[in-house]
Amino acid sequence: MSGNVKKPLVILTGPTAVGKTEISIKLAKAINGEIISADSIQVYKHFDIGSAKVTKEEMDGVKHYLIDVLEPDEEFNIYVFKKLAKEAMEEIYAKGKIPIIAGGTGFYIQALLYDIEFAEEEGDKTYRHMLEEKAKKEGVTSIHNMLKEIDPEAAKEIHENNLKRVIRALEYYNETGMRISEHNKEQRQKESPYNFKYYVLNMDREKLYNRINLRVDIMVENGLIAEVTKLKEMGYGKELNSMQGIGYKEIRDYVDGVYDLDTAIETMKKNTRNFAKRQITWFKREKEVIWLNHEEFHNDKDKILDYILDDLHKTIM
RNA sequence: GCCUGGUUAGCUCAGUUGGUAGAGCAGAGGACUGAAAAUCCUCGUGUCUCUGGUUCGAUUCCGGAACCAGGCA
Repeated sequence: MSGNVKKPLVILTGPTAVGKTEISIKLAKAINGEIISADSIQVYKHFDIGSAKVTKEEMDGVKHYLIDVLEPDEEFNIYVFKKLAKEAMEEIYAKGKIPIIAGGTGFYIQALLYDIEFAEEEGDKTYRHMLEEKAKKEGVTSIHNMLKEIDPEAAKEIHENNLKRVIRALEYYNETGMRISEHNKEQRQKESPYNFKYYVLNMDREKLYNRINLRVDIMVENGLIAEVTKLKEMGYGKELNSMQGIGYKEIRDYVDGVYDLDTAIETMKKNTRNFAKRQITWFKREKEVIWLNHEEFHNDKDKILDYILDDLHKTIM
């Protein structure tokens, strides 16, 4: 591996509804690139309207990876994402093209960008279920105390109410015999093996929220309810990870009669807004990020694209 | 026109036996290394509608006004 030149990688991301899709496709055409989606819901077939999935027409001939590759009840997680995304990258490099990571899941982007390691897991969930039971019966403190015993460092970092993460830390130790806090510390030191550019699109908060609200209304007009109803009829339950997606869980509750349509729509808008905020928080703490605010480009997407192209030519291309 | 109830944080409301006030939601900030569109943490000063009066002191009691509900004419 020594002496290898780092390969180019372009990341184009930002909060939901900023308008990543359009720019990513134009960018791909301009630099002879192909797109890898970093999106935890668009991977699923039949999740189209609610996930704002790119349509074939929008793709305009640009190849997209990691879209429509899983059935709704298949498990998707960071390990699977990274594996599939790396395969896609190999394929793209083999063609002499440039991979563009587009999508809003910062965690996935990070894993790929810094090549964070995840060992293949055995898929045995009995230990996890045992911990979940224990937490339910004896309270979250009981398992947080278990973590204190084996990995005090992690116990200090993870709040006891954050059940998912407490359980994962215990599970990690159970599977590997190592402390997750040490693994994390190690992985955090990593430098990216790529010659990359990490662009984050953004816009005024209020404007973004208005766009989100509007987009939700459009999704409903475009048949989101029918899409969710169809998923229910196909037998997919609300416990599935895929069904936890924003829009799907709220509309599903409406379809099941948990609450009325107005409440479902308002909740969906609120959850989307909260999500966008969390995404922004994530990107803020990522180093080496280039923020592209719509306002600074007079709300002209082509100007943003021109800026990116110019920047890429000056740096990694 | 009369009667009753209301007017407190962006919204819905609680409360102060008179010592200038607090919840939920919304919102803001943050964390995140195998559920991540998930999960979790932190953050509440606002002419207590206005105006007189009583009082050492009124958002709280009394009078008046304005506005909003509902009822009676």
